[in-house]
Amino acid sequence: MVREGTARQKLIDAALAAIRTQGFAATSVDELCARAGVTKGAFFHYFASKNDLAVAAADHWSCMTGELFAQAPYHRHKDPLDRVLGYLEFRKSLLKGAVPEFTCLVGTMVQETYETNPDIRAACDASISGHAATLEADIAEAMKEHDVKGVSAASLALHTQAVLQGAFILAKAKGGAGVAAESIDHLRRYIELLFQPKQHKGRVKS
Amino acid sequence: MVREGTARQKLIDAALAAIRTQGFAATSVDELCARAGVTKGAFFHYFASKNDLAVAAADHWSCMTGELFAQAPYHRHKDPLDRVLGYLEFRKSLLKGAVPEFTCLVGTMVQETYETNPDIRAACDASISGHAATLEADIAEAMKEHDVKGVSAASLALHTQAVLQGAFILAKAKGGAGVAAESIDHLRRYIELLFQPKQHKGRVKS
DNA sequence: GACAACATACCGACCAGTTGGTATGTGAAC
DNA sequence: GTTCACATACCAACTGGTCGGTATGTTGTC
Repeated sequence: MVREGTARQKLIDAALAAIRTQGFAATSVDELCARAGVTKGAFFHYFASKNDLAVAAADHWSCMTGELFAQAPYHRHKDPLDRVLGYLEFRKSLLKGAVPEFTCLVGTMVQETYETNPDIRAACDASISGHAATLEADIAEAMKEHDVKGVSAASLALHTQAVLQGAFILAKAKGGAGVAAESIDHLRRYIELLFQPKQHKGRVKS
Repeated sequence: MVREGTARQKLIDAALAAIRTQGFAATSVDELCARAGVTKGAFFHYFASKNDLAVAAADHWSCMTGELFAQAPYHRHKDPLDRVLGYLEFRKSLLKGAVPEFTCLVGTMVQETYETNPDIRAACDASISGHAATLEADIAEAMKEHDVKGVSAASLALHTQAVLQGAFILAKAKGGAGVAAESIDHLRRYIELLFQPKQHKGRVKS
């Protein structure tokens, strides 16, 4: 029985927690090792550098969230619009616990590294854009069904991620999930208005 | 009164540029001094600590942006809704140049410091919330005029900031302003739909 | 000559990364 | 079926450099 890389996984888990609470630059390799209960030798056995760990953490994040959303209940709806709205409700339901527990790893990391570390930036972009892509099909289908034009599904999918990332920033600034939930409500309202049955616009006001 | 704190202002200017490109933790006091062309003695003459500089930078940011938006042309519109939409167009017009030049200082800083430095977090919150408050009156007035109910002006004002902050994150991840502009377009569309003349709301399944 | 506005020199702590090891497992030659 | 060559999975101690911060000048102004 090999010990098979338990240290690696412990280091990545420690990185997720530390980076989400204090950011990437403020997290030292020593602290990560202490949190994971391994030595520095183990760290550099598995990761070529601190940056390398960040990329691995982003990739792991993509896998984790990918599974979480793939197994989420909102996919069961037959109506694609219900799946999109269900996605938003699911995101809202995730706003539990302390702020570092529901905020986004890659959204945090990309802010600190986008100009100075192309690899980390690319890994974060892949995570965000990849997740948006899983929404795009449902949005496109809903658009077709509801005859929505003048908006691209890809753009709307990315916009949902922008709202979520921005909601996290406000949650961090205000120290609670409340604002974030309200922003998701606004996003939901936007999508509902966008997909509402066609009406003649420009009617007189009441 | 000749020199009158030129070093202080140079340090703050250097901090704005450095923190917006690489974040707060990754910016060292030495680097700031080098950028500003002053010595460390000057730094600690004006700021008690690195954290103190961050708070001063956030406050300066609030003043700077406060003036910028106070003098912006969108206030001239008579219709409050036009002022709100004008604000969004103004924000879009600001998306010029490299990413660090149009992204938000306090949005970047709060991500790294919200859990570990209450003073910086508070200064960033004050900056964001204070700016949102300047929008709130116009939104409230527009809501009254257009008979919009079920949404609070304060919440919608904060949502605009969430969208902008999120748009900046996507811009950083993707390395360009394009996504950010599209997110602002979505926000504009949301507000237009929200304020459009009353029609029967509520989605009907096709 | 007092004071603000800096500059110079330096400190201990901590940083990312390196070195040289040990304990354990694996495949294949003989 | 034992031995040997090599690989994997770690660990402890260390290095050169950087960190935020301080102690002590120097200089121009009133």
